[in-house]
Amino acid sequence: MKISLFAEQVYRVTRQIPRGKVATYSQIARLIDNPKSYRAVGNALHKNPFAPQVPCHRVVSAKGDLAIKFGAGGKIEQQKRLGKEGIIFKKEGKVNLTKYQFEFK
DNA sequence: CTTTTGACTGAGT
DNA sequence: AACTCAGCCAAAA
Repeated sequence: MKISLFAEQVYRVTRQIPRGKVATYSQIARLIDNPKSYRAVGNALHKNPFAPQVPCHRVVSAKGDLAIKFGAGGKIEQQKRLGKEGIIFKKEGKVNLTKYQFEFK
C-alpha cells in the first residue's frame, strides 16, 4: 500500500509518543510544518496503515477528548488501553493534558 | 476538475 | 459543561 507524504510525516511524529503520554492533533500538525492541517492529521490517523506501530490511541483532541469513532471499540476501548499505560481520566471522559501531554523535542 | 467529508480547533452562546 | 458556527487541510467520490 502506498502512503502519501503527508500521512508519512504524521505517522513519523505519532510514533514518537511514549507510553503513558498523549498528544493532540494540532500539536502533531505543527510538528510536520502544517499547523493548520490538524483536520487532515485526523484523517491520516484514521486510515492508520501502521496500526500497531503507530499509537494512534495516544492522540487526543485539543480538549483531552478521545476520538468518538475510534477503530475497534470506540473511545471505551481506547480509554481502557490508555488506562493500562497509567493515564487517568476525568469523569467527563477527558484526559488531564497538563499532566500527560507529551512535549516533542 | 468540482464537491463532499471527517478520528479537528477555537471562539461565542 | 454542552452546542453552534465558521475556518482550514488532505483524501475520496
